[in-house]
Amino acid sequence: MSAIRLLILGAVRQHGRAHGYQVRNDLEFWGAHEWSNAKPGSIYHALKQMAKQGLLVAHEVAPSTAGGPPRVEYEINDKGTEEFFTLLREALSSHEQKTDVLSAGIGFIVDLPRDEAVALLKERIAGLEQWRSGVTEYYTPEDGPEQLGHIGEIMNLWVHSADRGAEWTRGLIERIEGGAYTFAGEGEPFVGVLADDDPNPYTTGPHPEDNR
Amino acid sequence: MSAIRLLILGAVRQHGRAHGYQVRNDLEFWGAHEWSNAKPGSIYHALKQMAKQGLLVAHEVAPSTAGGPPRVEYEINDKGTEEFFTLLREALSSHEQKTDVLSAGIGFIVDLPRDEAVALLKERIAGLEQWRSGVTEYYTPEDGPEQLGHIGEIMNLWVHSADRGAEWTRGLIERIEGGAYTFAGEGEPFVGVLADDDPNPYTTGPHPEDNR
DNA sequence: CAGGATCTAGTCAAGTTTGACCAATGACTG
DNA sequence: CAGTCATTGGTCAAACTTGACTAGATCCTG
Repeated sequence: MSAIRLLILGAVRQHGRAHGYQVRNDLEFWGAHEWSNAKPGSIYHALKQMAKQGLLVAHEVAPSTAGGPPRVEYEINDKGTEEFFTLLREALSSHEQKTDVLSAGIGFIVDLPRDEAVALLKERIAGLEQWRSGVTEYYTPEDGPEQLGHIGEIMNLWVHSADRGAEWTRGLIERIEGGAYTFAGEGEPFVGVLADDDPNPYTTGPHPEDNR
Repeated sequence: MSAIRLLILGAVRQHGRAHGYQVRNDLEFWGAHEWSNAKPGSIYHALKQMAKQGLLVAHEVAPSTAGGPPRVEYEINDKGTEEFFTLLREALSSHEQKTDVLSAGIGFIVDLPRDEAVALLKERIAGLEQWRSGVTEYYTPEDGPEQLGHIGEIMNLWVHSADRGAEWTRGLIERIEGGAYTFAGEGEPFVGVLADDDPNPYTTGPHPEDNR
């Protein structure tokens, strides 16, 4: 699973209908270009692909300013919405995800009911713990850990990452259970996109060095 | 930078000369199929590509067992070796890497002199710290952190990951400075590949559930 | 008000990754 | 000893990603 589809479906969903450049701007607004592979090519490709697969409906739109390139607006439909929630739930609950997927999931976590969000995160922790015990057991040589040499450091790194990931997830659960943020069905949702006619505040701003 | 080239160059380098299937087995032996995208297609593609680019020399080999498919052996040359060390140094020193790249770097860290390994890891920590201060400063809204809503959790996650990554790296540095493992120029190197005629001990063994 | 920079909106070729598939050989099993 | 299954060694199409490029409109600046 890649993060880009979740991000794009989420972006289109918040607008109801959007063209590629709007999606691009939203992702940049969320900082997604720093922690995911959200580049123009990927975004436009994913939009086309998902339209082809019936998750989005493409509308050709007459260029607003005469002479500009032909634009395509994408509208999310029921199938797309369903896919969005499937991806979202998987992003949050599965430990077999890279950080970019989890990040995207966090970005849309408030689109779920609070209870479900917590349940999914707990599932994630359970998965991490199970993976940890499986992996440590399987890769611990019988004749002492030194048989692995420095290769053992790789496993050490992954186990460490899993432990810290679980730790962080527990913290998040606590904050959510403590009442933080506004979830689905709890009133005015958090506004996470730029208004359709806003100028993009992040173009060519002073950036921290780009990282991932 | 993707981990696969580093992994493959490293594998070929330890054999001097190897064909695709041997590389595949080494990577599996190292557990790389669990934490990187080392799948047959990627491996064979990367081998061909690097041969095309002059990092490896391809030798067509008569099938050992008559009738088998034609095999290609790849031999690493000076350019490939240089590339290997370039990638290795970057994998270890740059914080802008996914965990699979770092893992691959750790896997070959003993191919460097001990001093250099430590220096590269320290560079990594410095980068992480600088990134952290840049990012927290840039994404901290003036009107209080609550302006970000749950989106702030994404940054929180990344900062947390960076902190834990630095912590782990410090631990590794300590172990290395404490004399662990055998580095380049320190005598008999750690044997990290399967002997050319060994049976593959990892085919169809009981695996922990596959993860990444 | 000319000229450059930026914004809007997107395309494209080349490279990479995925997952399924293929065929010969050897090993096991009833 | 036929059938099945695993191993060896790899190919391929389709999907995805990357990075560079395009082109008109608009803003800014001297």
